[in-house]
Amino acid sequence: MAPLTRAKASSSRVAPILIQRDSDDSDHYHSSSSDYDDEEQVGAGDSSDDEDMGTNGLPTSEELHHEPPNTTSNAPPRITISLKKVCKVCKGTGHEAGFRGATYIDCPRKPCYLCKMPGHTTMSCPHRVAMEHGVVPAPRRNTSTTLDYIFQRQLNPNIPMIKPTFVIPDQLTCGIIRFHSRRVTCLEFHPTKNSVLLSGDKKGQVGIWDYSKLHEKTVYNSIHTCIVNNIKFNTDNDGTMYASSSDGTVSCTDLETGVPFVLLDLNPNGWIGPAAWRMVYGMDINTEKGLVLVADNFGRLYFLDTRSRTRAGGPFLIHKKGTKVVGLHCNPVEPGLLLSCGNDHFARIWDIRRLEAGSSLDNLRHGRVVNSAYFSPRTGSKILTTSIDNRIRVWDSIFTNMESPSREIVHSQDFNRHLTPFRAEWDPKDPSESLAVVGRYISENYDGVALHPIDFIDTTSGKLVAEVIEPDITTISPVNKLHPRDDVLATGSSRSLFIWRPKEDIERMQEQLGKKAKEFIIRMGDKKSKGKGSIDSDDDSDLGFKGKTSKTKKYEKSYTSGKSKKSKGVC
DNA sequence: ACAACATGTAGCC
DNA sequence: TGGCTACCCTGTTG
Repeated sequence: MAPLTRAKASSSRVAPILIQRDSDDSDHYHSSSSDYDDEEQVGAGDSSDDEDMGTNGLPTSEELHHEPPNTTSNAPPRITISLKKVCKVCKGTGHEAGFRGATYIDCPRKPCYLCKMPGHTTMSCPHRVAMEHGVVPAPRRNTSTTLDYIFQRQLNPNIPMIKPTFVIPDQLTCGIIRFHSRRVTCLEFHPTKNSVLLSGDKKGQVGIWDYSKLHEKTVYNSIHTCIVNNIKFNTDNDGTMYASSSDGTVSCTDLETGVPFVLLDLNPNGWIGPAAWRMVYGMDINTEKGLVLVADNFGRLYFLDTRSRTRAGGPFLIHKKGTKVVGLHCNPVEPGLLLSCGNDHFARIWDIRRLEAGSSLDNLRHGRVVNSAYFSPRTGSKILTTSIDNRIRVWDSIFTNMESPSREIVHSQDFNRHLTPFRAEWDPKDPSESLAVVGRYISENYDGVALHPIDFIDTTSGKLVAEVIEPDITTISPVNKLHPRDDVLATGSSRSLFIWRPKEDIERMQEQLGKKAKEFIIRMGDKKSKGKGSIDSDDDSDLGFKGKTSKTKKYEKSYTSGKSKKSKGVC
């Protein structure tokens, strides 16, 4: 690693400030001593004990000390300024956490930022060096009996025993930069119109975009007033979408008019303080029974009737009282089975025909908050969950003992107040129900650019199948959805939307359509064209991307010349 | 290149 | 239980 020097200490200060080399630096945290050798320490050799600087220590990067007046001479009181390296994570000195170039250096005093275990950092984490090692063996792993196998085959005759080759949409084909005015919070493909994507944002806006006709896009901003948590369709009527929001309402909106009908309002009396404000998070539709199932931030589940548009049941307490129910999912084969997950660190399975508090069929314990929990898309017999303890968990069969997951896959997906929570999503087209997509929080240094890939994970092995990146997308992509029929991936990253396809598809399209199939990007309301998270391209330009930064160019060379290469780490 | 800031909530006491 | 408050890889603007 080429050591990068820190920003230079100010050299314009006036006397009587002493500039001294700080010999304290040769402490135990000298893992990369050469990084700091040239650094000038400004200070008076204050003997404050660095080692005692715990997390409660208060030194800032510039410590001002007013020394007691010097009684033995007429010299003015000396002000000493200490510019020691202070770690922004633990406030200790002698080391610093943060980016050095495009590589992030962890605080060595904290547990690993990836796997959360002490004793090493992300850089040396075994789950990072080789992603196939990211699987934590669960106690019951590989303990299936022959009977289990037969049972499984009878119940799941559609699961082929030979795993198909995974199709990875890893090439960016189009996108809308800053389509939303706040970060994207959810995505949903239209159930019948193949190229129509719906998106919700933190502000409450709902976007409708036909990405086959790049400019065909609409934004409705009067459906909700804050975070759109979920968008769903009722397959009986694909002209109508349902949305749940942190404004406490569930809406049913005609896509043509954008006029919403409020199915549920949990705050009928308006704002009466933050403690009483109710929000709707989890939502799914039980087509068989004509129900919209929603859940709030107080642990309760509600049934709404899609025909009469009235409340048809609830509230039922399904998670710890007062905690947020983040997600709901109806089993695709047995719609009476409901999977919920929430902030009480549990995912729970319910029979909605026999619902009462505490009547869950199974309770799946997690290390921390569960962001999402989904039944597998075809047979509904597997479960995939995402938790902010940086683990994706897989239960291989809901018909066996659910006490512990079949696998825990270490994957970076921490909570961050500025980000939409990560959710690992099944590939609905994978007949083996193995492939999942999920954005990655921590970045990787790709030839000098810090990028956050979108990961494709084989949930049967924990192996990282692919990491999808685009040199110009430097923002984190927590929201990802795979198309139910096409080989298309939709991504929500910050305020932008992106569409990816497999390389082979793009080549085929280019052969058939020529120029028309070239990459194109729309930019919304952006005066400047350069900068983080933006893509340098003219609107709808035939030339697609152009005018890239030198960094990008450098990167692109190695990217297009073969498989994605990284300067650090192997995944 | 850098600083300021917006900002929700998880987990603790 | 309610009330605080820390908050490590943000993203945007100036």
